Formats: sequence, structure tokens, C-alpha cells
Amino acid sequence: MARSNEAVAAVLREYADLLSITDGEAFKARAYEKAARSVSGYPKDVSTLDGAQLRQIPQVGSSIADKISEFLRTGTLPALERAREQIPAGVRELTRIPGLGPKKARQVYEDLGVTSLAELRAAIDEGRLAGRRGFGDKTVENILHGMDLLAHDSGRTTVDVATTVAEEVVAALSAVPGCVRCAYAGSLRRMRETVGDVDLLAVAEDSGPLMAAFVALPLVGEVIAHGPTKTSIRTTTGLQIDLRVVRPESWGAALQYFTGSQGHNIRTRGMAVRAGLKLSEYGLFRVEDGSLVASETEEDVYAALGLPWIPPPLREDRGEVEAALAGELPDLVTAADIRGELHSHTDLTDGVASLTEMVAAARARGYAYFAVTDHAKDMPMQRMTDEKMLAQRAKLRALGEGRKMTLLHGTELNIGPDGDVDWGPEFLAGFDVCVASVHSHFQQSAEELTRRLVRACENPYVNVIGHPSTRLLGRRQGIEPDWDDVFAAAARTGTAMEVNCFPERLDLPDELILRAKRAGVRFAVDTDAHAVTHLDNLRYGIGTAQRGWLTAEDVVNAWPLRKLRAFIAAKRR
DNA sequence: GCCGTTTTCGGCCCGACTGTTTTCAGTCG
Repeated sequence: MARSNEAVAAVLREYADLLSITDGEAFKARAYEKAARSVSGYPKDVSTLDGAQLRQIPQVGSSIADKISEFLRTGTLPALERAREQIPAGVRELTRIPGLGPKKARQVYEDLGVTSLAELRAAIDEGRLAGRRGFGDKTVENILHGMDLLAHDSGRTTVDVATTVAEEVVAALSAVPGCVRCAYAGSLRRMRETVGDVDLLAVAEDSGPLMAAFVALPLVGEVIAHGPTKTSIRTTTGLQIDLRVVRPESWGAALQYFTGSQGHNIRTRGMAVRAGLKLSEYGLFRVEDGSLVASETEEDVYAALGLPWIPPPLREDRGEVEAALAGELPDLVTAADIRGELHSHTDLTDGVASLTEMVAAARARGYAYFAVTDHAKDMPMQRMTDEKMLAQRAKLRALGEGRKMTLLHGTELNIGPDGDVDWGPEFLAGFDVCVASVHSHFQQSAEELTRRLVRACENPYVNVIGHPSTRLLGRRQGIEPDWDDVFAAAARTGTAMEVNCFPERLDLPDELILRAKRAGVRFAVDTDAHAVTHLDNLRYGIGTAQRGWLTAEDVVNAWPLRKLRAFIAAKRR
């Protein structure tokens, strides 16, 4: 059963949007917006909480707590229903147009009766917007352009694509004379799984040459804004990149500010305000006399707020400020902590590299151990047989003979609709390690999916649940079993949950990692490599693991081989 | 509507860019 938090957050968010369109009380709208974010990130399922417990959620007071209770009880909210009667859904939809916010949406609705994107298009075509207050020629043109963008919106960009573009532009700008330093910030630095745009930050005494070089890059498709401190472009592939140029002494404050997230910044700025300070991208200043307190490095800025430096993946206002104040920030796992790989494929099934090539690539990375886990026999397209598997094992043992890196022979089992896997205990006992994953029957009920995953966890030979949610970013929603039941089973049985490093998967997602960790689950950060180059995806899985607050202790393939073997052996006993 | 180591009232993150309203509002991040 899915948590109610998302449904509640969606309702609060919709109410906030409608309030900002009906206007009057901007701070009230913001309060609902903040409450929505807070509920969405709250670890406990709101449907299990009473009124007093609901008010424990940050940004939820008595009024919103009552509304949440009422919504959970009746499935509706009178205040929201009234707002919906006032503002048709299509008007809210208008605010999705870049450049058109709540004020203009309300204006075209009230003045022209426009209640949808299509009606707005018609109104513009008929010239009914021309000459209205706030709708000059340029504004109308921008709205039309925004509608085109929306129509062709391919959604957010995956982290690998954005990283590649960002690193390319950072390298180009770093070579511009006068550029002291340049780096990417924003959601990319926080290692979010997808990004809406790329934020770049550079230091120079004179921003002119950098801005000129930026808009002249071959990948620029369109210049959105072009000023002395900020320039925004859209690449030919539709990705927006913002470049901010600051003076050297502002680097730390600017990096902190542009890294975000919005929620984290609101928290840190609030702390500054309460201390009689003002935090902006230019520095931390004393309010009374405007004197500078800190700005050169992020460490300086955080220290002046009474905080240790907080790693970017944690900056989501998910309790990192409280943890920092208490001196309890996690020592996050890094790529350097990873000692081996537990999920990889060769050309024996659907990989494209041979066993020899994959093993050589793993050795080049300096791993202490490497597991080859080709698909098992229940996936007919892979044409796996017992004989082929045993032959691969013999070849692998020979390859590992006398070498420093230990080779583990494993398999990626298929978790069938009932939770069964490809082989019985006798054959499974011959493997060093087994991953088990869901590859089909995604449409089962939550109860069936829960039972299926719990049974897989209870199999003594299953060590890792591969890409547990099965989601594919932008293509497939993940399955929704009762995750708390699944994680409880994983913790109880000593089964690791995978953090799959494929940029389209990043599965488990960060929110589920946080929940699983609270249940005491261990994790395996696996590339699921089907080619040598896929081993490089490790950085993305590590980023996701960091967003889930994981330490090296939480990750079984950051353990020494001896400890990993003990983990596997304990489950088989 | 929420919140409190100055406060149960009076604040609420802060600044850049654009277009247009000749001094600022809207939008965005």
C-alpha cells in the first residue's frame, strides 16, 4: 500500500497554487507550499498519525493538521473544493508555461475567461491579449515561446547527460582568460537523479569575457537572459544552463546559495536572520552595520552560522540542519570506499563484453572482489542453461586463480510472480552470491508485490534485491509494494537492497533508501554493468546513496571480502 | 498559515533580469 503522504502533499500543493492565483494572502500560499514539501519528505505515513502527531510535522500547525485529518477521513477538502470552483484546473495549468506566473494566469482568466492552454493560444491568435496592461508585444511573444517549450518538454534530464554537458562547459569556461575558478552547483552538485537545469558558478574580476564566451559556445541554441552577473542559455538539445559570475571573495557564499536546495537555503537563511545576519549569494552580513561576516568558502559560511560543512547531497531540508547542530551528520560513503562489484553481466547473456574483458576492467579499477552475475534460466530470451552456468563458473575460477582480485560467481535470479526464483537450493548453493530482481508482472496488486518481495528476501540464497522498485526514469513508474514490510523482511533476513547505478534506474531511489536505512537494511551499490563503460556509472549510484544518508558501514560492497562472505554465510545457516 | 534563545504578534530568503507600469511588478531560482 502506497503511503498517503504523496496524496496529501499533492492536495496541499494544489491548494497553495490556487491561493497564489486568487491572491490576497501570499504568505498563506507559501505556508501550504512549505507544508506540502514537509509532508512529502516526512518519514512516517501520515495516515497512521493522529492530530497531535500531525502537528509534530514541521510547517504543519493546527489548521493544516485538521485539513489533513479531514482529507484522510473523507477523501476531500471543502476549502480546496471552494478554491476549485473559483479557479478552473486549466488556469492552474497555465502557470506551467515558463514566464507566466499566478498573476498573469489570474489576469487572463478574469479579463478574457481563458481557462486552458488551448484557449490562451486562441486568445493570442485572435489578438485579444494585445494592449492589455502587462501584456506588451514582447510578453505575448515570450508566452507563445513558453507554450512551445511546454509542448515539447521532454521532462527533466538524467544526471549522466547533465553531468557530461556541465563538465564540458566548465572545462570551456575555465580556459577563458580571467576565469579564476568555475564549477557546477545546483541540483547536479546535490546529485539529484534528474535535473531541470544546470547551474554554473564562476569567479572573475570582470564577468564580460566569461559571459561572452558562454553565449558563443557551439551548444547554445538560444540566449534567455544576458546580464553582467547572470546569463541563461538553452542548449540545442533543450537543456537550460545558468551561469553566475561573482567576485573571488564571494565564492563560498555563492556556491552555498546556488547549490541549494531551496528548502535548505530557506533554513540556513532563517538561521542567519535569527542571529541578526543576512545571507545572500554575496556573503553573510551583519544586519545592523552591513559588515561582512563570512563569504570566501562554504566552510566559513556554515561555520559562521554555527554549523559544520554539510555535504551537498544532504542539503534537502530532510533533517540535515538538525543533524549538523547535534554533530550527527553521517560520514557518507564515497566511490573510494567501494571495494567490489556484486552485479555485472557478460556476453553469456545480455552483456556486450566477454568475461575476460569485464574481469580485466574490474582489475583496472583496483577492486578487491568482482562478482559476475549473468541472468538465470527463467528469462527465456537469455537461453541460460545449467550447463552454461557451470561452464562459466569453471572459466571464472581459472581466471581468478592466483590473482589478487577475488572473482565471485553469481547470478541475477528472476523473482517470479509468487516470489520463487529460477533454481532450487541445491543448484543455488553452488553460487558465491545471488542478486534477485523483478523483471515482469509489474501490475500485481500491492499485496501480491509485497508477498513476492518478502518471499524473495526469505530465500536463504538471495543476498541482494536488484533494482527493487523497477522504475525507469521518464518511462516507467516503479512498483509499489508495502515498502515498510519489504524492508522489515530484508533487515530481518540479512538481504541487501540494491542501489542500482544505471542513470535511468538509480534504484532504490533516495527517499526509499532513507526509509530502508531506518528499518536497519543493508545496501549494495551495484553498477549492473552490461559493458565495460557501465562500471563508470558508479558515481551516480554513490550520489544516490549519499542522498540516502548511507555510510560505508551501510554498504556491503564497501566491506572487506571476509566480512561480506560472513554476511552471505550467516543467511545460509 | 506557521512560528518563537528578542516576540503569542508581526514577521515570513534574497537578488537578478525582463518588460513596461516612467519607478516597479512579475517571474524565476
